[in-house]
Amino acid sequence: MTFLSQTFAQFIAAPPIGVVLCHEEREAMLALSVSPRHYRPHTPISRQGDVEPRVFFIQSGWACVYRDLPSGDRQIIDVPLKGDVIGIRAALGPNYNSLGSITDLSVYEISRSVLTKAVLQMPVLSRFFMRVSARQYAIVTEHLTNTGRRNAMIRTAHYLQELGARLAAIGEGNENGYECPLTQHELADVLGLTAIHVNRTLRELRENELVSFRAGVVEFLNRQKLSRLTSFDGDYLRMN
Amino acid sequence: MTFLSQTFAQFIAAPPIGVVLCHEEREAMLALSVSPRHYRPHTPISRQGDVEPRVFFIQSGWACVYRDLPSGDRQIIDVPLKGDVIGIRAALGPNYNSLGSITDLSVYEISRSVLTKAVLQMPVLSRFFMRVSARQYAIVTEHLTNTGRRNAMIRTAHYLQELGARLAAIGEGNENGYECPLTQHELADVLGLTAIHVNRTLRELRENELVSFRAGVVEFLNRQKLSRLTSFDGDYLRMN
DNA sequence: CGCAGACTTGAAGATTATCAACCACCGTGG
DNA sequence: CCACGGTGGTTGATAATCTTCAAGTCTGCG
Repeated sequence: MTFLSQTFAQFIAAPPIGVVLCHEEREAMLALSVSPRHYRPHTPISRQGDVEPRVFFIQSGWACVYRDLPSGDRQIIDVPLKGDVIGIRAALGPNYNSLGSITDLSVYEISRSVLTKAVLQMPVLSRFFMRVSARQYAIVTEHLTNTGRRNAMIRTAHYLQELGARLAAIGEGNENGYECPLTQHELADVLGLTAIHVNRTLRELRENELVSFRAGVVEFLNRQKLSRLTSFDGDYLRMN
Repeated sequence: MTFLSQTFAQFIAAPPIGVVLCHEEREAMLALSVSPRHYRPHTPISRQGDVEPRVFFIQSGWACVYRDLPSGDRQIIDVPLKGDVIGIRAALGPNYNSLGSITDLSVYEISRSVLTKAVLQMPVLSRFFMRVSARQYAIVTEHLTNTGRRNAMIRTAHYLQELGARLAAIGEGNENGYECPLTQHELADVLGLTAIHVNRTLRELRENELVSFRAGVVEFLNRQKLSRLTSFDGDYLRMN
């Protein structure tokens, strides 16, 4: 467990994107008893309706929080990345979303009971979780306005920019783009579109020299033009 | 202030929908210094980007949290009702959403500084806010899957059911329906549709003997048929 | 080689938006 | 009291957006 905590310490040192930890908060986090786990790509981790929910800190890899509909469709709510925390809310009540891995996924897992006790004993922790929670709310809010009020092209471009900004914040990708393991079908489930329409939309974005997403890599072809189109503003991703 | 606290005490006694307060939490809440305010219908209360955010507890009336787009469109994120809490997250960082009243609106207002101090001193409070936060996340999540993966008819019906369930939980409306002050245009901004299309969709719902929304009142014409259509499940609105 | 999964393209159809009227109601001011 | 304007609601015709169906390509891998 010492070794594990050691790794967790390293994780904490590189704070979850945008959510900066103060000294006290870091200390409190380190007192938590966590267990590391690994999941293969495309494995379900928990399903909506599950009891005994847990909280996950992503150490590496891409995950995916989604909701299944009786029609067979699904809506992806968020794609958490390294440093993101999953299931804070589920730890307080029933779990309404499903969780799965997209790539190979390494996480630190904390049980609900450990967490709730810890929060009550260490008030600073609550501040941390509230901040994480705030960021997540801002993200879904943006996805909602994305699907509600932007057409396929702007919507897709906006989301690719969001991913870029989130990855940049954790030191992945570069000025020109990033690697993205999402399939077009998964992207469609994020954006509330058809995989086929996503395909066409991506082609259009490419032909218009805005963004290109091919063979698992997203390339920004003209960031200025792109930002003019989407009016993307990554502020909602940062919390301080 | 004694008198005001008194009123707030009554408010706390009738706990925010679905979020049940335990004795400790109630006590902690009462220790907060709150100020009551009133807003006329359709007045902006705070705009996205505002500093010095506050937290609001709705005492009566309908409010509306939304996001404005450069295109002139807007997306309504949520329509908080009596007992709902607004701005918990904004109190922790920048404010990304705008807030306005829809009807006459009475609220209790708490400043950011008072709140953050209170949470650190009274850990139970954080549990309360986390629970409120969890419910709100569940609600946006549902709105996201609503706009992302359900067509106009199911989407509209589903939302009218959500409003019904939320109102029922605070003792408003009855078996057959409820009063709804939203205009078709506002409803459109909630659902990510055009006002015109909302109009047509409402007519269709009426003609199919499912729900009727006319002259400010929503009437459920056939709840069974409606639930078969939407597969609405109000569990996401409850937290315990 | 052959198969499976992801991606691509075309043609046709459904859903939703846009444009342009028009109606009904309500509060205001002459 | 009535004319007036404004807002919210309603309807039709037309256009854009997105989905569905159907078929095909490409690639990695047993």
